[in-house]
Amino acid sequence: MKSFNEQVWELCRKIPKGRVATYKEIARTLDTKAYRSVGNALNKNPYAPEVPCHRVIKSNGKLGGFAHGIKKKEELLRKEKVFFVNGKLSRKILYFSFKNSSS
DNA sequence: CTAATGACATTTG
DNA sequence: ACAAATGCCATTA
Repeated sequence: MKSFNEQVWELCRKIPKGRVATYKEIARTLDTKAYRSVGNALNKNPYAPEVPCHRVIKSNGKLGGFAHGIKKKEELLRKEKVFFVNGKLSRKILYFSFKNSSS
């Protein structure tokens, strides 16, 4: 049984480029409501460049936070063709769904 | 085990 | 629509 954090990191790793997921969605995939802990896990994310934690944003469409600086997160997402307006996600961007990856 | 913290979410004002 | 307050869950001290 992996720790909650590891599960969060694995899910983030599944997020494709040009797509963004919400903390709530990740928590829901883990069958929990700990969106708080999800963000917490990403903050402690030891696999910073390995896991695209910058692709995880708030459910209300806002950026949320970032351990390396919220500004950096915005820049990274911009490179991924994910544009933000007034610190909010552009509506042209679709959220990513983890769905059932289990067999 | 108890208390405090946090990259959130939802409800009120 | 925005700002503040409250609730939530797991991690860490």
